[in-house]
Amino acid sequence: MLENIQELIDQYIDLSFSVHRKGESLIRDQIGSDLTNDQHYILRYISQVKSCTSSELAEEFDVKKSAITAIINRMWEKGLIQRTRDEKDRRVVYLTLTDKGNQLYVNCEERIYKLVESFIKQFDPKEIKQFLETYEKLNQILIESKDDKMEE
Amino acid sequence: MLENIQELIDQYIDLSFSVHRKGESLIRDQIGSDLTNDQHYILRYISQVKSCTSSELAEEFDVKKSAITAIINRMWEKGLIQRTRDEKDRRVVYLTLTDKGNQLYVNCEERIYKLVESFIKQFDPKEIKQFLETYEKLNQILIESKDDKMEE
DNA sequence: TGTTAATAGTTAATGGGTTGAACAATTAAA
DNA sequence: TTTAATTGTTCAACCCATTAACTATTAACA
Repeated sequence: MLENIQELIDQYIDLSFSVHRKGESLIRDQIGSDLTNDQHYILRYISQVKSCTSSELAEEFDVKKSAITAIINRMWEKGLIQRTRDEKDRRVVYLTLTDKGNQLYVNCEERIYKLVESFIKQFDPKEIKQFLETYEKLNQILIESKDDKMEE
Repeated sequence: MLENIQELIDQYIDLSFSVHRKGESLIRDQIGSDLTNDQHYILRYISQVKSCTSSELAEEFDVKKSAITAIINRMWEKGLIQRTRDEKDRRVVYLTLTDKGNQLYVNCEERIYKLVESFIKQFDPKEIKQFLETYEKLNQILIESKDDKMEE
């Protein structure tokens, strides 16, 4: 029984790495060459919330603000993102998608959606639903574990 | 019903990114500061197969050989990896762990094992087993999808 | 056998992501 | 009003990835 658990743990470590690598490279191919994965996730986030700040992105993606600045700069140079200073609190800068950014996002998302759909459809809906439930639970455990560490 | 599937797809895309980020940063903290995730995965791979080549690593990790050279160089500078030329075919270089490399690996693996164990133990063994089965199936789908793309 | 092709690995240039520390501008708190 | 804290940026230093050109070596084959 103990050996069984050890096997599961090893299997999980191997799988999580493999799935991540394979999935990421497939999505990279789908997106096309002009957008990195990180840039796409930021595009996705801003599209969902419409408007946000650098600090919010740093919090959401769990990186330092200077990392966000670098990514946003590159996307701004490509004309995908707009920066607007808050008139009341002139420290904050709101980030929104330009028309070009939004258009690119919709285009990418469509292709990714079809790709992921082709994967998901190979499963019994019940199985994938159970899978996602466990996945979500795991995500919560990771978040809590990270919060615990922060408090030390 | 169609909406249901769309929800699952969105949920999967969000979750896979979130779990990956959280998990990776937690493991990074566990490993300690002197080893990146990529370096750890290479340490892990070499430890398992005892001896391998750059080409094998490039194949396994799905990157170009020059990327491997760069990583191995850094690990070699830290005294973790040994390079040995094949006497018969003098083009190939065998990579093995030094004592220091092996010691570091065992140390890291122990801490990561405990961390992942603490996660896994929060699940019903049946649930985690079912989860890993689906995960493995997904991994196979990704691998096949990648192979199909290669043939084009 | 001797030329050509394939293979293993490296180097260099370029681009992208990350951190940490220092900094300016602005706002909040005392 | 002086002092904190906050928002975001810049810079130097790493790490990882790709492409292209290159060396060295081995395999193929005519």
